Amino acid sequence: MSRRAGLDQQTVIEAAAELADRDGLAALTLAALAERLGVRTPSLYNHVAGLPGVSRDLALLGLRELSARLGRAAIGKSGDEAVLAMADAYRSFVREHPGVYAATVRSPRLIDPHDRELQAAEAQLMAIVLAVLAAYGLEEDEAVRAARGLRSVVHGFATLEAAGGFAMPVEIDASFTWLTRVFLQGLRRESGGGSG
Amino acid sequence: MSRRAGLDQQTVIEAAAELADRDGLAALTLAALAERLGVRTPSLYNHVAGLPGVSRDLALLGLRELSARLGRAAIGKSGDEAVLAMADAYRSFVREHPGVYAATVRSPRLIDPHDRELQAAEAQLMAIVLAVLAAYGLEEDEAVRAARGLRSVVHGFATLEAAGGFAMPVEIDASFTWLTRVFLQGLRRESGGGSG
DNA sequence: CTTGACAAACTAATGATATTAGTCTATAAT
DNA sequence: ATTATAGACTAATATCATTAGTTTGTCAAG
Repeated sequence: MSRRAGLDQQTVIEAAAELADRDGLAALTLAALAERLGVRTPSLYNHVAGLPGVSRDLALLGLRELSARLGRAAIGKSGDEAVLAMADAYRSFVREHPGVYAATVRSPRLIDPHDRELQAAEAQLMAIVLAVLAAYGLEEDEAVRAARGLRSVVHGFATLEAAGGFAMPVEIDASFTWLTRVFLQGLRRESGGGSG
Repeated sequence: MSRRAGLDQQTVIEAAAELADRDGLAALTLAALAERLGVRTPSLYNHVAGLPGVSRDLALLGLRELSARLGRAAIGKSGDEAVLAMADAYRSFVREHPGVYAATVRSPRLIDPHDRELQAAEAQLMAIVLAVLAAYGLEEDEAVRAARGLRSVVHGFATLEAAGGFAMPVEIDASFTWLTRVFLQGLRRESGGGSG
């Protein structure tokens, strides 16, 4: 199955994920990755398409893992409970895998908007969120708006947190829960009868 | 004041800002910057502390400009009107200056947590937001929570938008206004009598 | 068991980049 | 005019990504 030193794409990407999470995505280099894996830099090209390829593969890994976690978090729950659980799971993922998460947000779509696998992974993520929001009986446009809003809230909080943006160390968890609840209140109001 | 080819720190940073906004912060190199300014790369070291220095200076520039815009947007307004105007101004800044904004969020604080000027600029920004939120009569902890929440909402939406995260091109402006209003509703509810 | 094909490692080479050290010179102050 | 210096320069080094071409395990067929 594997020859020589037994290196394949998955092994390479997993090592890249660890480095990116530990040192930051910007600090991820093929040189560091190769050293970590005990090979010379050019050998990596047998498994990944250079540094951009690693970035793309990390994005795909991250989107899939995120989908899996959100799906798991929402199982057996509905309504506010499901949304809160998803929000927590999303934030946890960003905290545990800041480098991989950064790759999912970064430009790979802008570089190649026609990447099928990436598109599919994003659609999958969106589908999970919309499925949970379905409980609120929103119309289609409202649901899209709500999904964007929820993602903005959670993404915004988690990335500011990861960047060290909340200087005061007090009650960060409570701030997050509060914000998510505020969002849910607005959602309930909307489903009752939209206002502007 | 300026000798030779008339290059000073401000000129260098302004050129860096243009490049970062046009091509992305990640694509900003000293080589490109030097070419743009008509000098050799090492000459830049007379004005900035290498690439990390440029990044830091961009962050400072961005924080100050953001403060100025938010302050201007809120002048003569109060309550919801002021918050909505600030949110719009924040989002506009991210759209117009994605590279500079990215620098303000990025890790420079993590690299040097004791940078006085950066700290001061961040405090200034926070002060403006808290001043606008003062109209809601929140307690101190509530106000901090609200400021974090507002920033998360606006930052999250704006950065996802900048990253091309909203695939469907429909009514992005409306989505943003809706989300901001949802936040404000939650805020009003809180000031009436906190819930969890 | 031998052998041939191939995947996966390697070396070598190139070009871009950041950074430091040291030089040269136009300009500003004396 | 003279001189000190800021601000430009050249030269040199180190790191990195990437490509081209070579070598060598390993697997499978004979």
